[in-house]
Formats: sequence, C-alpha cells, structure tokens
Amino acid sequence: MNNKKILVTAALLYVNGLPHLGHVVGCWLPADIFTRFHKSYGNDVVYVSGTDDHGTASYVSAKEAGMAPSDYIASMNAKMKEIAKTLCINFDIFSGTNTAVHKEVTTDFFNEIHKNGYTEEKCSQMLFCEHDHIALADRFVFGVCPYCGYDKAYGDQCDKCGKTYELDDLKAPKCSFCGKEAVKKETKHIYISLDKLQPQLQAWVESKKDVWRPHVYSMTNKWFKEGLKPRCITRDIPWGIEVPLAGFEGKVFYVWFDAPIGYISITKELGGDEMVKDRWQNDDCQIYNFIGKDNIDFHAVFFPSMQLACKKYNLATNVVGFNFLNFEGQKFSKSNHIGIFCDKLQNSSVDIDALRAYLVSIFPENKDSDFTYEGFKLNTNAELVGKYGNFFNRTLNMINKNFEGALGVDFDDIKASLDQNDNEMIDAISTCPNTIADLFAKTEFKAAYKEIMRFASIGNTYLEKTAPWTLIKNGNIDAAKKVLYLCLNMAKALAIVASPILPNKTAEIWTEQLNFEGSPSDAGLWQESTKICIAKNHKVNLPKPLFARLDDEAIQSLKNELA
RNA sequence: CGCGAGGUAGAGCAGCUCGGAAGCUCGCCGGGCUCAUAACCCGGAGGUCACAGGUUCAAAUCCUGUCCUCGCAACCA
Repeated sequence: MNNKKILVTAALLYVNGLPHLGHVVGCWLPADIFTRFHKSYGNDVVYVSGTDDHGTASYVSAKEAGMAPSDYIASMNAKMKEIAKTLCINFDIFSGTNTAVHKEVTTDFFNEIHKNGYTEEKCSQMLFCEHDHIALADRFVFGVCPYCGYDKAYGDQCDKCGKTYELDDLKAPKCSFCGKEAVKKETKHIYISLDKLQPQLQAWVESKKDVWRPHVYSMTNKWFKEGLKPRCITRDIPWGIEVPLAGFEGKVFYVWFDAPIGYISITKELGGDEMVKDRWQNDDCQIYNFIGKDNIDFHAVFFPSMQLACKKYNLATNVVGFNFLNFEGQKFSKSNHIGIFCDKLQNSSVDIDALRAYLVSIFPENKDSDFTYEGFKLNTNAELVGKYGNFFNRTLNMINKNFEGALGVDFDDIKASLDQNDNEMIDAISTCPNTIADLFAKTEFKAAYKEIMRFASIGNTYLEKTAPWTLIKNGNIDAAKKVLYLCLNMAKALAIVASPILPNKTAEIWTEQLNFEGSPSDAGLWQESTKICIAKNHKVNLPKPLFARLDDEAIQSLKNELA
C-alpha cells in the first residue's frame, strides 16, 4: 500500500478582518477536502495554515482598536479558529506569523539568501508620516492631483481623471490614516535579486506546465516576458520582523516576504525541526499550496524565488490557484455588506455539510463563479436530498422493514445469481471510488463531486430497474436480498467517498444508520469502498433523513440570519 | 491597440490542456414506480457551441481576425 507524504497549506489569511465565503472557497475548504481525502486514502498528510499578522494595515487596525498589535492578532486569530471549527475545517495547526518560531525561521531564511548573494541594497525617497511613525506606500497617501487638482488623489493615481504619475508629482501629500502631512525622506532598503533567479525559476515553472491550472501557469509566465527585477523586501514601519543587518535598524521585512515563510515556521511549530525536515527537506514529500488568484504571483513567482535563493527548502509540487467567488452576481464587499461573512454562520441554522457541498459544486476552479441562495436550495434538494440521501433512505428502509435490519447473505451467497443489472452495479462499486480518488488527487473537486452524485444515481436507477419492493411482494425473497445486499455495499462506498466533503453527515450515517465501527474517513478505508464485503449478519438501523429539504421559507430565514 | 476573464438549449454551467457523432442541473411536455423527505426512474421538445476565415479526413476543442459582456481605488481569496 502506498503511503505518500503530503504537506497542504492554505493561504495565510490577513489578520485584519474576518473571512467571508470567498476565502473559504479559495483556500480553506479545498485544502480541507484535499487533506481529508488523502487521510482517508491512507496517506500521511499534514495541513497547516494560520494568519498573516504583519503589515501596515494590521498595525493601524490594532491602533484603531486601541490594542497592542499582538493582543489584536491573538483575538482575531482565536475568532478565525472558531469559524474554521464551525465550517469543519480540520487544520493540523492554525497559527500565525506573530510567533517566536516564525521570527527565528524568517531571520534564518533571510540570512541564507543574503549569504548566497541574492540581496542588494538601494536608496530611495519615501514618504513618511511622523505622527504614525510609518512609511507610506502609494495607496496610503493622498494629495492633490498634479493634472486635475482633485484633492483626494492617491500616491500614484488619480481616481477622478484616471491619470497615473510618480509619487514625486503628487502635491501636498498626506497620510491617509491620520490626515497629517507626509514628509519625504531618503531611506535604504534591501532587494532580492529576482533577475538572477529568473532562469532557475523559469525552469521550475516550465516543469509545472501540465500540473498547474492553466491560468496559474499563464499568469506566472507574464512575469518572465517582462523580465524579473530586483524587488524590495524591507519596509520602514515599526511592526514586523526586524531586519538582522547592521545599518537597517528599525526596519522590518515586507509582509509578503515573511508571510509565505510562515508555512515553514508553522510546520515547525507543529512538529519541530523533525517535521520541517520531513516535509520541507524531503524530496518524497509533496507540497500543495491552496490560494486565491490574487495570491498567485506570490506563490508561483516570489516565494519560490526566495526558496531558490535560500536553498534550504523544497518548492511546491502544485500551486492550486482558485478564481473568485461572487455573491448573487456581485463582488463580496465588507464595506457594502455584500456576501456571507463566516462569523454569521456560527449561530445560524445552515447545514454546514450542505453548504460545503454546494460550495464544492460551484468551486471557481477555472473561472469566477457565483453563490446564489437559489443554487444552494437547488443543490440541497436535488442532489443531497433527492439523490444522495434518498438512496440511503430507501435502501435502509427496505432492509429494516422486510428483514429486520439484517439480510443474512454475503457476496458468496449471491454470486451464482447475478444478472446484467447486478453486474453493472458491481462494476460501479468497484470503479467509481477510484475515479473519484483520482479526481480529488488532481484537485478537481467539482468533477469529483459530480462523480459522487452520479454514483448515487446509479444506485437509484438500479433500485428502479430491480424493484425489490415488487420482488418481495411476489415472494422473490432471495432476489430481493441480493439487490439490497449490493445496495448496502454501495451505501457504504458512498459514505466513504463523500466523507471529505460531508464529514458530519457521513460520520452520522456510518455509525447511526449503517451501524459500522469507527468513521468513514478512517485511514485506509478508501480502498475498502470498492469491495463488496459486508458481513452476512451485519445489522443496520432504521434510517432517518440525512438532509432537510429547503423550501422558500427556509431560504428566506437563512437570508435573514446571514445578512 | 492597458491588463485579465468570459461568450455552449429558456436559466445556470461542464466539456476546450491531449481535435473524432453536443453533455449536466433546473424549468417545460409525456410516461412509469409507489421502497423513499410529493423524493425516484424512463422518454421527449429545445443549441448554426458569439461571428468570420484558416488548418484537418474530422474543430465547441487548434490558428488568425472581428464583435459583445464582465472585473481591475480601498476592504479583499
């Protein structure tokens, strides 16, 4: 049996706000499903994530909240953990970048890059806010547009006339946080020499051509066409990881320099140097990064370049980039209150498994997609209730009503009497779980979900064709037992293959209705799903509906709860 | 010539990487079943796969051009 080592990372969420469904769909959920699948398949997988704690915005937010940055971060991190729990996102660890371990790993990472000769220093002019003690990036400055005179123009672009310009040209620049005057200062920064790394990086990207999703590959290649340039990795703000170099006192690393290193430091936090060695320095370990499309550049260009310069850690096997999720045709927006924000889910009546299933069905794997309540209702009723849940219900009902829960036959007993319908059923049981496994392993979640529902449909069609209720009525008891025995085996397989997406419902049906030990996601159980091997005297329990049908009223009350 | 994504049945989408008789869900029409949460199963109507060229024995799929739609300050995957 194969026992692959896999490390899964989900993008570190910016600590400065609570996640909405878009975040869930872009990284947490697919990574969770991927991890659950591999565990169930018997592979050795670790899932790490956390919060990205540094950067100007979180520093300012903490200040506004009247908290010390680390207190602010701790409280936000705790809230996110709760949300993840609600959504049944099963991290092995959910930490962040505001830890001693992270500081140590990042510092070492930088020292290696520096030692290997991939850094350079440059001086430039920057705007500062003396009141907030931070350097002001273009988007944190406003002033008077040199072209049209608009007085709320940004550092590099005017929203009114649309023109772009150099920061030098902006008149009367001010800090966008406090509104006070911004002053120009000479400052020195460290750059990473991406230009020197381009050949190696390009070779790596080329080797991923058939592995990555097309949009990830093409977005990455754009950088090569323009040619990589040295990129600044330090900032003049008082919040972050200090640059360990003489002459750079008071400066910290740019948030996007230290954030991806967080994957490594969080792994270390979980399992020490031993685990880092096992997952990041072991060629037999596959690394999967789950991210949204706005993060592709960082995971497919900058972080791998950093790794190539550092020479200590392996690069990702796959950078799984997702597109964006919209909400009822509009973009998610915190300020305009558009979308579903996950803190609302905690006290709502929404069925998390049903929500997970719907989200999978609309995963923006290849292009942006749209969440609609109507779609959620449809998926729940047509797929989960009508196809998936219904199959368990009909099968278990008949076994209970007619045979007191135990059929008293096994595969050997029915072998002699198999007809074409039975063989098609057996064929489905022995092949569908493998197809589904392949799709999960290839991160094709939508297709895997579709295949699971098709699998359930095969079961429903089989029941229709064989009509065991008629067989029983006509006294054809052996034939009815044969049909229901095969259905029962399919039910078991259906619980196993859907467990990565529906962890709660499949666990429930496994123990309470199918009356099996353990859980459908137990390691290595996946391989069992293709076998027809339920014991002769196995007794199942009376079923009860797995998923509740949603009517318009239920949808309306959900809308109210989640708005 | 800013960048990116997309245009496939009434609606929403898959298929396009690796060309080979147009698929899925819903809706609509007709039929079947009654074990099941009025669930399930079968059949049918409905598409010049945006348009125009090209390559090919064969194009939704590859190439070229055209038209149209959407996103691109900030929060933000």
